[in-house]
Amino acid sequence: MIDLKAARQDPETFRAALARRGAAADFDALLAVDARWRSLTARAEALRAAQKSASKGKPTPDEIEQLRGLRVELDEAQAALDESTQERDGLLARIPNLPDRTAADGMDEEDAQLIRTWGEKPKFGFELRDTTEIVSARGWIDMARGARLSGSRFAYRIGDVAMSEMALYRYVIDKLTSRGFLLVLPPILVNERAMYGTGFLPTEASNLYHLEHDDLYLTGTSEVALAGIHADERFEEADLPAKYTAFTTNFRREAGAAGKDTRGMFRVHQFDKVEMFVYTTPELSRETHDLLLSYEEEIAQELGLPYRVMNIAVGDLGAPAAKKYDIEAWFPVQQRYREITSCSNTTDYQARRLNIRFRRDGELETVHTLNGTGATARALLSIMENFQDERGAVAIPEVLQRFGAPSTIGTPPAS
RNA sequence: GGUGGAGUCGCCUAGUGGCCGAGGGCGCACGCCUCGAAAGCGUGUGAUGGGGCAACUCAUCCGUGGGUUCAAAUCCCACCUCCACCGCCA
Repeated sequence: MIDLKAARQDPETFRAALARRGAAADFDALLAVDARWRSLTARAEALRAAQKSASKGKPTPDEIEQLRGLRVELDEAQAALDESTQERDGLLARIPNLPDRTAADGMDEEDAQLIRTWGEKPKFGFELRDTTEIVSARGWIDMARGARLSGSRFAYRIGDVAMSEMALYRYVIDKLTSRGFLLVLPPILVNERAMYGTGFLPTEASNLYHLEHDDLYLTGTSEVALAGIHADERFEEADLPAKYTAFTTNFRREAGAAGKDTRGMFRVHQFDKVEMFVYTTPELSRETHDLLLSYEEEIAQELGLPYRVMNIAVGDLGAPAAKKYDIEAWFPVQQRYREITSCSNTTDYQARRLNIRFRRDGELETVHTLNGTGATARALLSIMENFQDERGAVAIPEVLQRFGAPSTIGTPPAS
């Protein structure tokens, strides 16, 4: 959530920043509700102070009668305050993070700003195969069986494909742990507070799988668990930055994506991911964001994938993000760049909600948190599209072979 | 799934309805003492929110959420976590 105290002191700055992402009206409503909340707070606290001083020691029966009257008044004031608090917190939960001044202007995907491109798009003298058509006895992607088992948007990855995917994850985990990231295998079922704390609730509720029976949510990213791992905790300044990487299976309902990316496993309800997550001081969060981006680029480069880096428009950001970079790899079958990784600076938005702070010179300050994709199967999909030959075989990058991937996926169809 | 016990200010602990507006010890900080230190002695010691330029001040916080009462760490209910035992499963 935003820093309400700071927002009261400098409402113009906050309003202008939030207006960039279309949240000015909610912000105005928040300020109005907050003013009312403060006056109700003053009233309730004054009554409580009166009651407290009057009920010191053992009161006489007469005094008890008076105290009963005071109690009624206090209950009324408290009820009004509670209602106002709920209204304020509801608004506060909906208001997104202040965008970074360098985040791109605009309201949607098309407004993303191109930062740079890397690599050459390959040229082919034959008809390209879709990733689901790259098949051999030793491995393939199977959407039809996935649908029979679980419905649409569920994939089986089999044999060489599965092995290559695991190699990708292991390769990225190795790289990150050698750069000081601590590997975590976290829970993927979490409570409501963890979802609110990371900003997926209330705004992303329709994209979450919710187990009503147990009131738990399936996480769509291990960002939730890696942010929650330090909820209500205090870092010492010397402990920062604290860098984590996690590997989990992730679940997304993809509500609102009907008809989008229906072919293959580009957009599925269940997918695996290596995640990066960093806790840092406010001064270091911008450069840490660039650092996460550099790791993502390094991975794309070592895989040999042509890509471009996009600065996502403020209106297209998730609520907690102040700024986000996407790396989009070239997908020659689709003839376009598609997101394979993404990293966000959520500044103090999640840390404020999750109450994660650090001690510096005896004072407590809110930490900044950042997250980024290490790798998902989307990188493998780009590999399968870019590195196929006319026989339908895919050359797997050498770097993945070092982690157990075969040298090729797919074999020429028996002719 | 069942039964019993526990959860208090960084740590340990006192606390059975108003003197708890939470006591003591340890730790920590500062001071005294000392050539210096230890010991000893003294003072202080959290978080959140409201008000105030500020010194400061008011409110809240005894696992969490409700309830009873003029008044709750204390009584009642539910839940969470930990420990022990029983059952079931692996």
